[in-house]
Amino acid sequence: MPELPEVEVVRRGLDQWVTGRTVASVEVHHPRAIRRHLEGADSFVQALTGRTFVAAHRRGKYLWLPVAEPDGRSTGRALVAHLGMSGQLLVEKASSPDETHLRARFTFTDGGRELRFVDQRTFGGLAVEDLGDGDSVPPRLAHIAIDPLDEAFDVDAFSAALRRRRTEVKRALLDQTLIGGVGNIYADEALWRARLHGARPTEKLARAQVADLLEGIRDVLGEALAQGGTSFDSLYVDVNGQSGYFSRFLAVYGQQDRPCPRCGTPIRRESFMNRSSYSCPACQPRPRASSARKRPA
DNA sequence: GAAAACACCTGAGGGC
DNA sequence: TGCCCTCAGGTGTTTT
Repeated sequence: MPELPEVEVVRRGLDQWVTGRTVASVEVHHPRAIRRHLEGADSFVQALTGRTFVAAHRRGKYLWLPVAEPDGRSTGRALVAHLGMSGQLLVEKASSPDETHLRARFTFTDGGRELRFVDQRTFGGLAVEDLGDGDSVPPRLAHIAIDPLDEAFDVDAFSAALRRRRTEVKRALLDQTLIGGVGNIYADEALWRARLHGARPTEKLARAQVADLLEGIRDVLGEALAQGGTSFDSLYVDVNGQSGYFSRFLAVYGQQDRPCPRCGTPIRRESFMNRSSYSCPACQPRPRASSARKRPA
């Protein structure tokens, strides 16, 4: 499942393989893949055909590729992409057989490798959107918080915002308006590193605990990025179809009943927001009922 | 306004 | 072999 490190790996691949190339043709194979492009498939195709991708940017788990006119003038628009749970942006030879879940294809005027959007579960999608003032972040992505690997990330503001919340700490980590790019896998890993249970109430976290948590987030994201991201199956790959290696280093996620790398206690799995949370019962004790957040009936 | 719940979606895997 | 159910989970919308 693509989270920040995986999306950043894809962004780097796009920057290497796609930036500077001019689109010759666009094919949309599944309408749901461009459901966020409200003007429809014809508009999507027209907005990109003959235009040149000039960069590859990322905020949180979103990617966007600004496009320019043939004479180099900015169109003020960008191809915005989100990989969802199973999306892949692949750079492949035209002779490569189509993937089963191929949703869109871009060919280029240089006749080189084409760009394909493949998505099994169709949670991801593509759209052409206006850029913000000064060709900055597309307005639809403006609510996504800067991620903790960004130099502009404001530690004090994050700490204050986290402690202002009235929710559980894991819910807060998954809130992309608070901190960008963290998903279920890295939230569990960061909480384990900070020795915090995900149900701990945010407003009762000590300043030092927030600092430990942020350090855990930064460390785990940075290490995952260095390993090329996490891969549990074939659903996450870079633009060349290669899987990451970070899954070999996961301490708790998907490790139910295996020993905690720190203390040896079997890792537990708990249901959380219709998905799974993994933690160490010894290193990350559940908060006492008196200090846990009261949940609505 | 904030927080929580829910819908969306497909394929793998397990049980029968 | 085939059917049914559960599970995976990020995001936008709806509900509380």
